[in-house]
Formats: sequence, structure tokens, C-alpha cells
Amino acid sequence: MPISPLHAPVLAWYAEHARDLPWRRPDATPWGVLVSEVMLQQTPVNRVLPAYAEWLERWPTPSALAADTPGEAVRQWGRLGYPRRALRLYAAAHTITERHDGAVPASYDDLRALPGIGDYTAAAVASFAYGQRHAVLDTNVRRVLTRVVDGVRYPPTATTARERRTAQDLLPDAPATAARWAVAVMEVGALVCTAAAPRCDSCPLYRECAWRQAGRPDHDGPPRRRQSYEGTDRQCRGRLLRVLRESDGAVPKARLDAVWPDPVQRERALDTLVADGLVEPLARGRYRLPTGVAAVVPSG
DNA sequence: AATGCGTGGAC
DNA sequence: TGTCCAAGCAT
Repeated sequence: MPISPLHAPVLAWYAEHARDLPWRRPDATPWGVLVSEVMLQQTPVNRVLPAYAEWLERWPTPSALAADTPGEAVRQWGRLGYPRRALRLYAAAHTITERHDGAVPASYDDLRALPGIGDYTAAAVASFAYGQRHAVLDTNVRRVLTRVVDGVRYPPTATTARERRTAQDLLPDAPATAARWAVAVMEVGALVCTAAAPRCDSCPLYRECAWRQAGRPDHDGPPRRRQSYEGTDRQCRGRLLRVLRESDGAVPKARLDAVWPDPVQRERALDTLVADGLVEPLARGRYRLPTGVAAVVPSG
């Protein structure tokens, strides 16, 4: 789309209100952008900030990470959550080192082929790190466009073809402008057009927004299902892995048994951690974070 | 396509 | 205080 009435207010707002985040600074490398995007998958900015700095200080390049062990990546990941991301980022560093001469690829397709990099992250890195023109469709952008364009409070559960078409159609023609637009819409969603308590009075799209014009109607339809957490395998996995993260070397199984009372669930959770490559079983009932690349890095 | 996958802060 | 939420991905 050459020009949309949405562009100017969003770009002007961003110029004034954008947060000074380290992965947006001019000295941020494509590797830094990639690391930030993976960390930001389901983890809030405030918790990513220190983890990002420590990660890049330790592993300033993909090849530096690839030279370490997957277990160290999991340990350094700390409490960001969803530790399989650490494993996939480690595997991505190997792929980048071996197939891309150590440079984070610039093409969407090459990025998309990396482990742990889906549609959103591939578009985000291509756009933010390399200034390309892509529809960057994350939960923030989906929410903003659903409200502004469709006049509906929340986007559908799963991303639809129509949403992709809308986002694509709204992209400015010039790649640099499209990249700025992408990050700017995301920022509006993160700071103003938030999920629970949108600040419409401060919104650059106040006038244009169909949802605001309609009087901010509530969401109709079936109530949104949330996954429970207390007592789940996920919680159990989290406790087990925390023991290993915070221990040097191998840990006797008794240490793991101590953090979860139900033995059936505990064994199941431990099995899935091993299957995921997050935990390495050793002889005589000992366990540790993984040390070998074979189970983690895709071959071919 | 619906699920499983961590963690902690905000209210 | 329990519920909701936070720049998704893989299967």
C-alpha cells in the first residue's frame, strides 16, 4: 500500500515515544536482534533486558555460542522460561556457524529454516536487523490491527489468512519505511493498545480506530481458554530443571526426587526433559544439563 | 488446529 | 489472591 492514513500518526508517535531498547540501538548486531527476539518470545521486556546483556557479553557471536555446550546455554537462560528456546537458539547458532559462515542470514527463508525461528521471528529479524519489508505479525500487531481495522477487541485465537493479508496490505512501499512501521505498530501495541487496559486517550490511532469509534465493545464469543499451571507437568519440569541449572555437574536423582512429591508425574516430566534434550541421563541414576551437540543440533 | 511448553509481575 | 498476561514455536 502506497499510503495509509494509519502510517503518519504511528510513525510520528514512534519517533516521540519509542523505548530505548538495546536491540534497537545502531550498534546492535543481527545476532543481538536474533537473541532478543527469541528471548522475547513469551517473556516480558523487563525480564529480557538483563538476560540479553549477559548473554551477548558471554557469546558475542553465533560461533562463540556454538563452541560452548547446550547445557551452558540452558544454564545461562536462567529463569526466562520455556528453556527449549535456549536449546533451539544454541542449535541455530550451530547452523549459522556451519551453513552461513557465522553470519546471521538476511533472507526470510534462511531465517525461517533455523530451529526455533517461526514466521514472526524470521520476519522480525529480516525487518529489524536488515531493514527489509515484511509483515511482522506478532500478538501486539494482531491486537492493534484487529481493533483499528475490524473494530473488535481481541484477535482470533489463531492467526488467519485475512490478518496476514491486512498486515501485508498496510506495509509502506519503501523497505526502510516498512521496517520502521513494523516496529512502530508493535510499540503502539506494547505501550498503548494493550490487552487489558488500553490507553485510547493517548493513542496515535484514536481517530482512525474502529473499535474506539464503536465505543470499545466487549469481546463476544466463547470465553478464551487459559492453560492452568499449578500442579502441571510444566511446573514439575520447571522445578526439576532448576535443580540442574543451579548445580555444577551431575546431580543424584534424590536431589530431583526432593522437589516434586508425586513420583509418577515426576518420572514422566523427567522423561520428557530427557526426550527434549534438556537433561542428560548418566549412569547410576545421575543427571546433568546436556553436554553434547548431537541430540540438539539438526543434521544435514 | 489444538496442545504443551516456564516464569514472575500486575491487579 | 487468583487470574491474566508477556515481541511464539513445534507438533
